[in-house]
Amino acid sequence: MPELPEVETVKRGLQRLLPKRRIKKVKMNWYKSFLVKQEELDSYVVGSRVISVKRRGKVLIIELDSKYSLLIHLKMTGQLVIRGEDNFGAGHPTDSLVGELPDKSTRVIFIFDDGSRLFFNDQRKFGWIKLLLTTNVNSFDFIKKLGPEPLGDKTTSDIFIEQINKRQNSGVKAVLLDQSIIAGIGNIYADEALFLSGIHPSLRIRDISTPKKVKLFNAIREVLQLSIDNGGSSDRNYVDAQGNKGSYLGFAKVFRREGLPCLKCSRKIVKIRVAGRGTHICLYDQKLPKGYK
DNA sequence: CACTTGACCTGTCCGC
DNA sequence: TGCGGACAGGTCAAGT
Repeated sequence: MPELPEVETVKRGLQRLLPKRRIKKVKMNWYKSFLVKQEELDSYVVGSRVISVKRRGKVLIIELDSKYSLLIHLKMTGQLVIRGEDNFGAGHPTDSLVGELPDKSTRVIFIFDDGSRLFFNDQRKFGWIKLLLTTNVNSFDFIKKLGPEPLGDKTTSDIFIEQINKRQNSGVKAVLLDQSIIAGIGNIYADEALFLSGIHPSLRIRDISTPKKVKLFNAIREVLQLSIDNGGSSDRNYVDAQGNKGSYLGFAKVFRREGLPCLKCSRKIVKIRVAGRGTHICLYDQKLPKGYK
């Protein structure tokens, strides 16, 4: 489930804790999570220091002082959790979802020179780590294809509308999930933003008025920011860099609220399937025009 | 071009 | 208690 707010939360934790630490050793429990040649690992990862941690869409970028960067995608069940002798002064997390590490879902361990460790856990093994020359990060296919950052200063409603207008014939939820249109939105925040703006997820882009599109853009920014402020959403697996859960789902208006009353009209939230995904909506506040499709 | 399905994986939950 | 199946969701590739 890590979407933009979850990845951003992890990024902030890593950026606070990792810079200047030197990687002493990398332990692979599942090689497919980090496809890298031993020579590259030895030359560009082991022995290098972390300069900074950034995020682009749902991807984390850890820049090393070896001219290389580690790119990490958590996909659905990835976690990046730091542990050390003193846990970097963070204390022992009380509401941690993860216990002793490593555990059975630990795929890769980065061991630092001060004895602290960064665990890449990934129950379903979909996540990946890549090693790239820092100068090549932006031309890496996955990064290159990403659309604008929804919370970026330069991303105005005009730019958002220009982007989604490229998919006139597609349902709006499918468009929001398309990372090349706008980066970072996943299933949770697509549902939340569409509810806030009162748009049915199957409505085609061409059938949405410009004011509604502006409203949708503002709703996207609102839910993403609210979630970041609350440390993201912990549905099943997600934890931050210290193993703590996020609390956004306590604020969610539709996601995982099927059967519960809509917060606008108190009718029941229903779960349907749109664009192949479980989708939570209020049928009364997110109507399709009569005879639509 | 747009949409659906399957693949990649593991764990949980539900019904029998 | 066990077992099969549906489901969870990010992305890509292949098929319709």
